[in-house]
Amino acid sequence: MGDLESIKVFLAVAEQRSFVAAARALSMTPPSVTRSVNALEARLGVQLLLRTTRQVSLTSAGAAYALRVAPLVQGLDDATEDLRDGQSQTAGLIRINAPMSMGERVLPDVISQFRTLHPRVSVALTLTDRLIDVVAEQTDLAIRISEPPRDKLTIWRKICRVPRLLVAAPRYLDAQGTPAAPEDLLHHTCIAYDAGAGPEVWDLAAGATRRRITAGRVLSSNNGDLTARLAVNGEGIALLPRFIVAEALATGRLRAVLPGWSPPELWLTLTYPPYDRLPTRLATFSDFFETYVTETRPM
Amino acid sequence: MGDLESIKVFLAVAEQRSFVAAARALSMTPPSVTRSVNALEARLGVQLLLRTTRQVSLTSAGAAYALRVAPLVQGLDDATEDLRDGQSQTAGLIRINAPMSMGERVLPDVISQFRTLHPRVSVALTLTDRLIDVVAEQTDLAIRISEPPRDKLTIWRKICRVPRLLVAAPRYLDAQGTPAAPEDLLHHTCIAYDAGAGPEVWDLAAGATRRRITAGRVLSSNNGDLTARLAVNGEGIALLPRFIVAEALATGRLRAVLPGWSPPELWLTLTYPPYDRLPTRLATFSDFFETYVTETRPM
DNA sequence: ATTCACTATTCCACCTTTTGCAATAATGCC
DNA sequence: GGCATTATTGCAAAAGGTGGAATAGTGAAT
Repeated sequence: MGDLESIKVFLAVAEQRSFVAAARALSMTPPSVTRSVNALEARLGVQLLLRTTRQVSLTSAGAAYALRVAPLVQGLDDATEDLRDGQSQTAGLIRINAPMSMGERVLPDVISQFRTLHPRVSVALTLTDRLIDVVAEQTDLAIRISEPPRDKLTIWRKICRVPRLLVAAPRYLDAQGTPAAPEDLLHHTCIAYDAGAGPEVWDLAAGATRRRITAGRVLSSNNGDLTARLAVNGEGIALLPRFIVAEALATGRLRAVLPGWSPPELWLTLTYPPYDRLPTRLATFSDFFETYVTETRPM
Repeated sequence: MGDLESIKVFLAVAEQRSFVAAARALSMTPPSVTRSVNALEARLGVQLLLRTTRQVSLTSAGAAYALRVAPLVQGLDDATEDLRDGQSQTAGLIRINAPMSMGERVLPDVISQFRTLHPRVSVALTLTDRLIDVVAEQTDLAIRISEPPRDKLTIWRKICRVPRLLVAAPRYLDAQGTPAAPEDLLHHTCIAYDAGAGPEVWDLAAGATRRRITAGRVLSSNNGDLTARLAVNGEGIALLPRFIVAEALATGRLRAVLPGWSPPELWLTLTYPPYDRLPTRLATFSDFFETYVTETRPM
C-alpha cells in the first residue's frame, strides 16, 4: 500500500464522501479502501475522516490536509505524464554537442529544418573541438568526426565516411616544392587537425600500398577551420576533411597534395549516453540527421 | 515499493550520484535502491539514470523530472509534518458552536483567555440555538446546554450542572397572582426556552416529591435571552437557566417562582465529532473550558 | 417499532511482492 | 594486470497485500 496511492485513495474518499464510491471510482474493493485510509491515518498519526456507516466526513485536519495535498499529488501526476509525453513524442530538449567546423556549416541548416518538422523540440547546441565525455558533459547527442569510438560507456551510430585529403597553399608548394611521394612529407611542415598530443603520424594508402609517415615539423590545432586557415596562409601541408577545404580548393587558395594517397577514413558518428532505450526525440533527430547528410552529401 | 518512496529513493540517488551512498543515507540496502529505481523507471517508461559501476548520472529526462518533482515531494513531507504538529501541539483552528446565550456571556472571556495561553490556536465561533449535528455542520466542538445527548454518533463530556428555575416579572405576578404549588401553573402563561415543538411539559421536584405539569398557555423561544426578555416584559412564567436570569433577579426585574420546586437539571456538555482520539487542541480547550467554568462558576 | 437496504469494517486464507544476503559482472585506479 | 568498489541479479524466507464472505452499525421506509 504505497504512500502516494493511499493519499490518492484518501482524496477520492474525501471527494466522494463515501468509501464504496471511492472504491468504484478507483476500481478497488471497499476493504482495500478502508485499509488504505487506515494505514495513511496510522502513518500520519492523525484521524482524517469521520466515518459512520451512513456518512463520511472530514475532520478539520483531514480537510486541511486534503486541501494542501491535492495540488501536490496532481503535480506529481502531471510531471509523470509530461515525462512520458516528452519521451514518446518528439518533444523536449536535445543537448547537442558538435565540432566547431560543423557548427558553422551543416548544423544550422539541419537544426532549423528539423525544428520546422518538430516545433516542440528545443535544441541546446554546444561546440567543442575535442572528444567529450557525453555523460559528464550532460549531453544528449554528440556529433563526432573521428574513428568510431571504442568506448563501452557510450552508444554510437555511424552516419557516413568523412573523406580526408592533404592540402597546401599554392604559395607554399611553390616555395617548398610539391611532394611526389609520402616520404617527401618528412621534409615539410605538417599542420595537424587533431588533439595535438604526441608526434603526428599519418597513415597513407594508395590502393594496397600503405605508408606510415611521421611528419617533420608540426603545427597543430584542434579546430578544423583554423587548421585550414593556417594552410591557406602557406604554413604547411594539412590533413583535413574534404568538406572543410572544399571551398578553398574550388577557389584555388588550396591545392590537393599527393592526390593518389589517402589517409584512413574518419567516420561521422553520433554518440549517445548509455541509454538502454533511446528517447524518441533523439532517435528522430538521429534519423533526420542521417537522411540530411546522406541526401545533401556535405562531407 | 511505494510510488512516493521510490521517487524519494530516485532523488537521493540523483543527489548523491551513487546507489550505495543513497542506500546509506536512506538506511536501505543497495539492492533495494536498485530495484526501487528500476521499478520507478518501469512505471514511468522512461530512463532516469545513466549508470556505470563507477559513475551515476542523470538523463535529461531524469534531471527535468528530479527538478520538477523534488519540491512536490518536499511539499508532501511538509504537509505531513505540519499535520502532525497541528495535532500534537495546541495549535490550529477550533470550530466551536455554542448557544447564543453563552456566546454573549462566558465565551468571549473563555476564548480570549485561552488564546492568551495558546496563541497559535484560532477559533471560529458560530452561535446556534438548536441541537446541531456536529459532523454535518463541520464543527469541532459544540457547547450544549441540554440533557446529556444519547447520540451514538458523537462523543460528549459533561462539564457541570446548569441549575434552572422558574421566574416571572413582579408586574406579571402582581397581575396574575403568584403560584403556590406546581398545579397553579396550569392557569398561567408559560414561556418555554426550548425547541418549542409539542406541548411543554415541566417536571418539578421538591425533595422526593415530583410533579409533572403540562403548561397552560405557552409562549416559546429557542433563544434564552429572548425568553428572559419576554418574562421581564411580563408575558408569563419562564423556566430558564439561572445564569441567564441572574442579573434580572438581582435587579428585581424578575422574581423566582415556586422557589422550593426545581426542574430537572440540565448539563453543560461539550460534544465532539466521533473522533477515535481527540486532537490535542480540542482536548486542551476542553480542559481549559472545564476549569474556567468550575472556577468562575458562571452557571 | 421494526424491517430493510446499504455502508464501513473485520476476519481469514491465499498469494503476490518484497527483502536481505550472497554471488556476479563491470569499471576505474593503482 | 590485479584490486577495490560499484551496480546488479538469484534465491529462499518473510512480509505484506488481496479479495470474498461475514459482521456491525446506520438511516429510511414500512
